[in-house]
This record gives sequence, structure tokens and C-alpha cells, in this order.
Amino acid sequence: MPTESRALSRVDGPNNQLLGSLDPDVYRRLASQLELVPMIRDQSICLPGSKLSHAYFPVSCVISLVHMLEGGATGESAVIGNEGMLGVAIFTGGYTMATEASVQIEGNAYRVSAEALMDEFNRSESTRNHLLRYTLALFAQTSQTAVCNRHHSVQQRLCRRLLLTLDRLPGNELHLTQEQIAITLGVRREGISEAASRLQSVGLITYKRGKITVLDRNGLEAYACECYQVVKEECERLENTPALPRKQHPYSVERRRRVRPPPPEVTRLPRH
Amino acid sequence: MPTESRALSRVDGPNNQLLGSLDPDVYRRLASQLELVPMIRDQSICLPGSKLSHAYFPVSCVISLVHMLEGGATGESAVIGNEGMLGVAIFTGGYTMATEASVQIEGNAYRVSAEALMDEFNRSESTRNHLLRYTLALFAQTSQTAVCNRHHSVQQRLCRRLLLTLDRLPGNELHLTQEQIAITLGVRREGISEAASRLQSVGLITYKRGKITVLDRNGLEAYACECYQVVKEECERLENTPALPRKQHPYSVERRRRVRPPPPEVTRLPRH
DNA sequence: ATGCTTATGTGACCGAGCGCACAGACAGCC
DNA sequence: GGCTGTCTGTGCGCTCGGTCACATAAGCAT
Repeated sequence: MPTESRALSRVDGPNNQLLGSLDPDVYRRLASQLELVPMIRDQSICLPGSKLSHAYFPVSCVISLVHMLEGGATGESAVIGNEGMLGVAIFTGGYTMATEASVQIEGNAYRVSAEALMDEFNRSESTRNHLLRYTLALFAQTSQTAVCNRHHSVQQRLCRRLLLTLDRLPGNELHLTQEQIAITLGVRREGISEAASRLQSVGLITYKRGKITVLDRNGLEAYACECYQVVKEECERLENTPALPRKQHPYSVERRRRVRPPPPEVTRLPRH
Repeated sequence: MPTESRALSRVDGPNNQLLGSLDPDVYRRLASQLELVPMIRDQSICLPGSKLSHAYFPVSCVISLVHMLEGGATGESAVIGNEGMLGVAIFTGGYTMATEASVQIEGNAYRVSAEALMDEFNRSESTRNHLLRYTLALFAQTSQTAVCNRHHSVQQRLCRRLLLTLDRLPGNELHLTQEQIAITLGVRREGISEAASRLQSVGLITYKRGKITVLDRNGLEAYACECYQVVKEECERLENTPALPRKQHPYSVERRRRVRPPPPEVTRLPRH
């Protein structure tokens, strides 16, 4: 990870991986324009439809892209942490996003003006490659979430969501309330309460008033739906240049009625 | 819409809007490389993980991006028609997609090799702008679908899906079976049967063995969830250069518990 | 301590949509 | 014509998660 800039070396935590993947000279130019800003919990970085003045590269915070429907129902389309950035809409055109971006877990982020980012984007193919690869990873995450929301249980999605957050932070503690999780998963707070209680009773996590501690990461993966692995693998694949070949997926919609895949091995907890 | 190429003027139906939005000289160069290919129903254009050799610009067909989960459950993340293209993964890096793309409604499409498309993408900022704007529109659609899947009824989503398809085709007939729709919405075929039957009984549509005729487009919009309008408006906004300002969205997750938005006006059909 | 606010636990009831198991009905083909 | 495969309609029991309505508890300020 580059550490050229004095401003950047102030940070004690890990840096942002997407920034770190840029070519050294690009990074050097950008570094002089980066500001380290504190991101406070539940802060709305940008409301849906408002123009993005800056792109944010999380260092120790986690940002959630959330939709709110008429009537107040909510749902998240993607999580952003130190692997990526908030603001792909800047270089994909439009400067505005359809979703609200809010800080789910407090921490720091680097930010850079939309204009400076666009300059670099237009300046080199390599920079475009990195930023657009991340865009594709974000797309994959959103896309998987769409299907996950449709088919997986609250408990499975809770596990997935905890793991995704954990991957973006050091340590094994998450400062999250059940209400916050409920908003991202688009379910009732009580639903999270029940699912979390079950996970605690089998020793996967402990939690207490807004702090969740993951005790058994592997166990949590076993209870999560496949979506966690799918998203994670796609992210890792796209972080590498040139692209790694992707694992072939054995199923095809074309054959849905003919070749049914084998039933899944159910790894669900009993209700009580 | 440009009609420079002899090859292109053979088409009787409408051309592809994304192609048509490109600068005339870019379009001219691409046109010589475009092939008009027939897209047959349920054909899988690319399996998840396989490399995209071509980008496809639908003219009279509709393509669906579908996920299949372990166990065979399915769900669509986006619809692509003559407003856009299949293959944004080509220029966003990786050349491979995480989803399967299959032809939902037969017709024609232009295709161009991935390399030729990349050449143009790197050649001008204007071309990048157009292609990336469409990418953002696709992202917005996927993102909205994620939340829609979570909160809206089968009937609402059926209406949304019919309207999205209708927008991408001339006329008011859709060659779609209930089974195909069920796959995209990720529900049982029987569920579509019930919802469609209700829509027919109030005179919004008629249908018969794989052919759906929309009788009352406005009525259908009233029964659809908000997601249809949201996606449509975002697409229209992004088709214009420079970007039109986006309608401000009145809700904010930040305030979810404090300022509850007013309850929605329920425009749902009774179950029977 | 004494409250107050925020976070979490629980239970009763209900409804949309699922799985399953059929029964018709239409279209193409020999 | 009759056969066959595809498409559509219907009923029944079940379950997850939603709504509503509280109870409890942990942290914080005075």
C-alpha cells in the first residue's frame, strides 16, 4: 500500500484498498488532494438525487446504500467499506445517485472532489480500469442482493450482512444496533432480534446494546446464504488485474425445468 | 436516429437508442462492424462466468439478466431492450458477468466484438459518457429491483415488469408465458396465474397461451409499484446530456424513526 | 438514586406466497 | 381425427415474516 503522502501516514488503521491499487503516480497526484474526514453514525452523505461534490474512500467506516420506498419501507442495495468508494456515479455520468448513502459504522474516510477524480479518470486507461472494475463489483453485489432479498431468510441475510461488514473492518466487533440492521435488510427490528438471539444461543455471536461481537466466523459463514461467498469472490476477482477467470456457475435458467439442481443442504437453525 | 449504414437500414423496426445516441463518426465506424443477429427465445447469450465475446444492442428483442441460486430459485436483476445493451462488463472490466443473460422476447439485435467496443470506449470521452451513463441506468434499475423484491406484492411487480417490457417494444402485445415471468420475478408460476387473472378480470390485460395484450396502459401503471416510474425516470434522465437535475426524493433513512412519511395510497386489487 | 431515552425481548394474530397435486385447455403434429 | 406436450387454473395446508402491543433492560443525565 502506498504511503507517499504525509497526510496519509497519519492514519493508524488500514488504508483504502481501491486508492492503494491505483498507479503510484496517479495516487501521488490524488493524495495531495485527499482530505481525511470523520464519518459519523447515521450521517447521510448524500440524499437521493442530490449532486455528489466528493467521492469518499472509506478507511475505517462502513457506508450503506439504502433506498426508501413510498410508505417508509427500506432496503439496502450495497455496502461500501475500505475495499471501495462511494461515488461511482461521478464518473459513470450524472453525478447524482438514485439511492441515499448513509454512514452505518463510524470512522474515517478520504474524500476528493468530483472534479479531481474526473480529471484522473479521463487521464489514464489504467485508472479507469481500476475504478470501473470496482463499479462492476458493486454492481455484482447489488445484483446478488436483489435475488437474495427475494429468497433467503432473515437469519441467512443477517449472517451475510454481518460478514460483509466484518470484512470491511479490523477486529471482530461491530457497532451496530438491531434497528440499523433491520433498515438495511428491509425487515422489522423484531425479526432481527429473534434471529440474533438464535445466533447468540448457538454461540456464533454475542451482543449487547449496539455492539455485536463475532465469536465464530466460520460458523457464521455456514449459516449465511451463498450470497456472501458470491459477492466476496467477485470482489476479489475484480481486484486483480488482469482478470482472473471466474468459476463457472453450474446452473442455467435456460434449463430450469429440465435439469433441476440438487436440493441445497439445509443449514438453518431451528426456530427455538 | 442515424441511418448511415446500408446494413442498418435493412431493419424495419426501431433501432437501438444507445447506438443512436453515439456521435455520428463513432457510430459510422462501429456500424461497419455491427452484425444483425436473430435472438431466439430462452437462448442463453452468456452463462454466468463465461467471457463475453460480443456486446449486444437489442433492436426488437428483450434480454433478461437472471440469477439462479443454489437450489434453483431464480430472480432477475435487470431487463435490457432497445434502450441499451448487454455487455457493460466488457468496458467496466473483467469481460465476464456474474449473471446469466437470456433472451426473453425474440427479435433482432446488433452485435459488435468486445475488442471493437473497447477501442471506441478508449478512443473518446464522449463515447465513454454515453456507455457509462447507460451503465448507471442499469445499476439504478438493479438497485431498485433489490428493494422492490423485498417489499412489493407479486401483482405489483407483475405490472411493473409488463410495463418495462412494453416500453422496450412496439405495439401492445407481449409474447411471454407465465412461466417466463415467474422466473424473472422469482415466484411460482401459479402466483403469476392468479395475479394475471385478476388483472384480466378488471380489464387491464387479456392473455392467452403465451401472448399478453395490454388493454389499459395507464390502468396498469396505477396497479404497478412506484419502482416502474423510478426506473423509467432515471433512464430518461440519463439519456440526456448533460444530465437533467433529478427530482429530489422526500424521504431519508436518517430520519426514518422521526419523520415517518405519510402512508401510501393503497391501489391494490382485492384478492378475489 | 431517580428518571428518561434508547435498545432489546416476547407473544398473539394474520396474511401473502410457497409446495404440492391435480384438472382443464389450447396448439402442433402425425 | 386423435395424441402429446405446453400452458394455464385451482384448492389446501403450511410457514415466514408482518402488525400490534407491550415488557424489560442498559446507559446517561441530573
